[in-house]
Amino acid sequence: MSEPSGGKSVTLHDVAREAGVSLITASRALSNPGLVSAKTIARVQQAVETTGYIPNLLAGGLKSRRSLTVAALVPNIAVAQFIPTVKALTDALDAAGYQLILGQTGYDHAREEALLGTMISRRPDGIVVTGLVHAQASRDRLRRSGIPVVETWDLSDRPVDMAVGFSHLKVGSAVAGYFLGKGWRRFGIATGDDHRAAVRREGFLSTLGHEVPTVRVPSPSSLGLGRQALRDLLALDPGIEAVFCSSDQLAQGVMEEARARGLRVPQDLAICGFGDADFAADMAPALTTVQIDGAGIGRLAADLVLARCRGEAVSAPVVDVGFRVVERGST
Amino acid sequence: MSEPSGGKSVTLHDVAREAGVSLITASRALSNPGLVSAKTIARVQQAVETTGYIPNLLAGGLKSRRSLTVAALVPNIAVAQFIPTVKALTDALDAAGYQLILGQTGYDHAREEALLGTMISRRPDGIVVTGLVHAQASRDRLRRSGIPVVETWDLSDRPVDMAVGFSHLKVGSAVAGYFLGKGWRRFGIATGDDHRAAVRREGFLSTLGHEVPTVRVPSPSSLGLGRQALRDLLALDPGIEAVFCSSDQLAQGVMEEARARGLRVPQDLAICGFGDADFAADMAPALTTVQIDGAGIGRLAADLVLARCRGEAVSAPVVDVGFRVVERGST
DNA sequence: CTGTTAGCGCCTTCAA
DNA sequence: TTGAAGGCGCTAACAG
Repeated sequence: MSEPSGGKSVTLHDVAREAGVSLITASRALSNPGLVSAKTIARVQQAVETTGYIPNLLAGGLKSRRSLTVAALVPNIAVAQFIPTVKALTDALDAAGYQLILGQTGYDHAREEALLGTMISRRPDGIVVTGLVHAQASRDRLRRSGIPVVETWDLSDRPVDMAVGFSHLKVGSAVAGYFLGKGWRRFGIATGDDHRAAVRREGFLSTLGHEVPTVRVPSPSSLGLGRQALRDLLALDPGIEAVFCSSDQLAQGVMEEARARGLRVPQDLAICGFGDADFAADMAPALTTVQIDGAGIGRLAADLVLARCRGEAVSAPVVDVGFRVVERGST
Repeated sequence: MSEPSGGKSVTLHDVAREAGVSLITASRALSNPGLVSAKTIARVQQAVETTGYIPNLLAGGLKSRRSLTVAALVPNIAVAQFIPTVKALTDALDAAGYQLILGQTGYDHAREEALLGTMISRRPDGIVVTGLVHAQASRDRLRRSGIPVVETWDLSDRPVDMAVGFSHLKVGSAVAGYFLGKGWRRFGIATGDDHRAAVRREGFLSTLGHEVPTVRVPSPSSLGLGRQALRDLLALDPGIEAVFCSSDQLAQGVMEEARARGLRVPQDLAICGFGDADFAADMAPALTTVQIDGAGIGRLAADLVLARCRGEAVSAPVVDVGFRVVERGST
């Protein structure tokens, strides 16, 4: 308990000396015990205890070229949407001995490019990005780095490397189709200002065949922004029958504002969100929304990266996890 | 654009050769340009361009003993409470060239201890943990590692190293005092099953002087769990006048359930949350809650770690960021 | 301002 | 089963 705390930190060299074996034998006893006799292993482990040795993964990684880290880039960790993905990714990686290095791009290409450089300089064994990498320079750099890359929450014909996501265009189409099937004809859109939400809107409009009153709010969206969005939408068209929101947080705000104005949901105003957040099913009325398996995306991304790390061939580098319009009381 | 992608990766050695300077001069041109002539810097930068060099921070860190990483341990990234802290921490560190390595302890001491070992083996320049480190073995190990440590979201007389937080006991007391001041006498508590929420409950009870019907729900708490909690609380005591919730998510659920039962808030049931989530002020009625500056905690933690990294003496290693009971419509 | 010399702590390759 | 040598890519420390 009173180890030499002030001096230099304990290295494998100290452990080897304490155990009376060579450096490399100590190394093998810890990281490749199959090659070492049981007695020696015991001695080395004893030496680890008495010296308080903690291995230095940086040093090991320099030679072995495995850092046991994976970089994850999200636009903004405060966007609730991506939390289940980050959590599942972290959990799956941790179970395999890998840790996650987190970076935020702020929905900005220049920032993303700079951050990718920083991340590559840490030599992660994999890079998981939210959304597709659009800047060509970044795509080239990633490819040249040789690091396995998974683009998530979107799909592409030509991913940088691998992809796990779904079609935002189809999501928009599906919601429009669902609304039309219910007999509604006057719509509004409340949307965050990010690229993928814009694509969902495009899908919605293309199925509809015409423009729709739209209110844009900054990311991350919130209940308060949803309330404001409905106020603005009703100012644009007081006769709106149904609103498509780019997040469940916005949808919750729209519902709150509708309630405050004495509008009945769904009779006077129908609402559809996106994401199936943890609160969506328990609202009153429960929120109709587009369910995305965010945790599944994280797990799959981890699986792909880990498979590459083990040198396995990945048979399906692009995975469509799909989505589902979940009908509940708000429509 | 058609660099040697298959072969070995480009090292500083290649850059130096390309630029016609020695290895160390190339190194300095990039990381310490003040010591190198402008002409040489330009030549080296040109060589970086043509070779597509990306530095290897692991190798540099081995010698310089700075990994430019900080480890952050949270119980669970899905607990909304901590997101602003993680975000602010990430942003502040990024601005200083540091990246964050994320780990989840799952509110479990054994898991925390194992994770701390893993993190220390990555030689981060700082470790930020959520809550206090309780296991003595972990505390000892952290101290011996010599790595700057900041415990957050709580306070202690004897932190491992540094701390940024507030007193959960005082929070509970303050809410009880506030409730009593409003003239209410019959209370309920809806709480997550984590240690700090339990301490807030203790503070509440000690100011009150007697027990109170309590419903515990698993973490992370949610709107759905809040609805269930109110059902259970009213089963324990149908005459409850005010409920103290351990999170705003729970409080939102309690409010939703109250509304569903035709209880008026606050006339029939008053509600106080904890955390001042982004939706709290925009609910109808707006939610009375305990405001914590989560982003401020993250920024301060980053400041403390970075100060230590620069070798500066930290004059106030324990910072109480306090809290504020924000009165809104729900009480 | 630039270069030479030694490693950082560990792991891979070869030999015993 | 164990050991000795060498090097991963880079940077402190000292010279020039």
